[in-house]
Amino acid sequence: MIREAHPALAPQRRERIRTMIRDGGVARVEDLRKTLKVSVATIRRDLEILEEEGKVRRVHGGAVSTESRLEEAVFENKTHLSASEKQKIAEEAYKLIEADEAIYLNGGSTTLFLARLLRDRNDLTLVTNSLQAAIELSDSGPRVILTGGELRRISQTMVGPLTSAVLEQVRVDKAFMGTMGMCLKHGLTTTDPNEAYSNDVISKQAGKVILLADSSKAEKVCFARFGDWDAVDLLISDKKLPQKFAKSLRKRGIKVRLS
Amino acid sequence: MIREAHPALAPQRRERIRTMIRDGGVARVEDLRKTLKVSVATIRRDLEILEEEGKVRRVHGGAVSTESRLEEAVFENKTHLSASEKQKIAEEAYKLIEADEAIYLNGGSTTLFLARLLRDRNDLTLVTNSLQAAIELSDSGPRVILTGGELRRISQTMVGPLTSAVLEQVRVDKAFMGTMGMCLKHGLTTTDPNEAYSNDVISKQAGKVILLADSSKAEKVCFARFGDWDAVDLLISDKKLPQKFAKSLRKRGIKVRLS
DNA sequence: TCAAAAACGATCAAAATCAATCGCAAACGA
DNA sequence: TCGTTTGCGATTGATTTTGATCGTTTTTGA
Repeated sequence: MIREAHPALAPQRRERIRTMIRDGGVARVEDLRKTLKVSVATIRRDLEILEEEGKVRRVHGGAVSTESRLEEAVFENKTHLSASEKQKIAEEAYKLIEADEAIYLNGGSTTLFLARLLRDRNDLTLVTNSLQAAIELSDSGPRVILTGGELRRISQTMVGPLTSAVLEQVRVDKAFMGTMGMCLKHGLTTTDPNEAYSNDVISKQAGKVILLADSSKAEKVCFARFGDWDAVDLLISDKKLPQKFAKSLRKRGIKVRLS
Repeated sequence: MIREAHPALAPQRRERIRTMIRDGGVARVEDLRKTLKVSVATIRRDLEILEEEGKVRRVHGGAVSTESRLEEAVFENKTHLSASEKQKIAEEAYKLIEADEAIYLNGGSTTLFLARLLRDRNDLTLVTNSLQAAIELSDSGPRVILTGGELRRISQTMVGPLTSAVLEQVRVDKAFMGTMGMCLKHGLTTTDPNEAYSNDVISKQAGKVILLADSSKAEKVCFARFGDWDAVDLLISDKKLPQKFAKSLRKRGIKVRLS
């Protein structure tokens, strides 16, 4: 299908680099290369242009945002380490998306990585309650449908009863769900009951529910429970996920994929 | 009916190219060729013409919309053009907002100025279909409720039938509405029917409808009509608004305030 | 401090895209 | 009917962009 038959136009690609750097504060050349599927030479040339325009500042290994005052230190930061795991999980999830599908993304950093991979896909329909995901795709990419509802600042998502007004009117082929905690005993949990409620509603409207959660989420329990393991078709996580955890899920009939 | 055997007329084809670029933000020559079933030479000639008319900007491999964020120079100019007038209109509108009220803002640059003034007001509830306004207030400020719906890229607003699902469940004290055109004879108009529809719905849910429009909008007519002058309680505009225009509105019982 | 590893910049060749030109065919007006 | 105009497609040489290579610089870790 339309997938990525042609590369993106250069200005599109540069804009994408710019927002990635602005949102994350920083980006490595190597990460940009993987995400954008072009050579490092091209990335460097783009960064050079963006630096001339004053939109980013280059540093050894990548570039940092000029708007935020995060400097080099971020490179060794823990959040960035788990970012590469999240990136891999997102890439694995991306492979599951077929042509012309309608998909759902909830809030969270892992799903945001997935959203970034959708920039060149104009055959898809994306439903989301994540403000960040919508911003990420506000220039180009799939048809974007926002759920509406009350803005929860801490997570930058739309939640609450108003959300269901929209959610109940759409059906999606696949729902990609991030979560704060996943526990064999206590199920899937997140911090906010409203957030949990939205997750619940969409789970019922989705053909398949695919959970995206890095290994740090295993056996964590938060306040508000949503959905249930029975509703989950597939979990995508990373290699550090305890064997025992994966095994137990598989026994319950849930597929587990480690990227 | 257009005869399929014959290709579209040249102006038709160019108009199609223009809307494709506007909607998608960008378009590559090859895609346009496939869609329109003409040679690349023709596409290039069309793009050349459209560029001369200032409707698109050509780049290697295709063209980008002059209104897209990829083309910042133009975008910036546009919002800064009558920025000071819009700022004053927004300040005037701000005075009307009382404590603990629920208000609505639609998309557009004037209402965005108003949104910026609300950063320190945490007593309010703001309902909006403007992605930009939500971003502006995503850190702090009033309780924000987004309408949801399909994201319209060109205006960065949420529109369409899904919007009304949320809108019908809320009531606001005051709706501050920007508009593309206001004409004594043809009423209030905007470019997109979906946008118009959303405006229509909220007008009915609002205690007062307050129109924010700088003088350049006077006697302009766009494609899609919404609301009606009868629904408007107050127009806030600038001093350059033709006397005749204001007088005629006052005669109809609409208050007019010039900042 | 020093050596290995990673990242960088310059350069070149391949691929994609572009501009200019030509010829053809349909539409038009005398 | 005939010459002119206009729009289109095809060809060809020029230009731009991109990816790969290689020597150099910077960073990392002992």
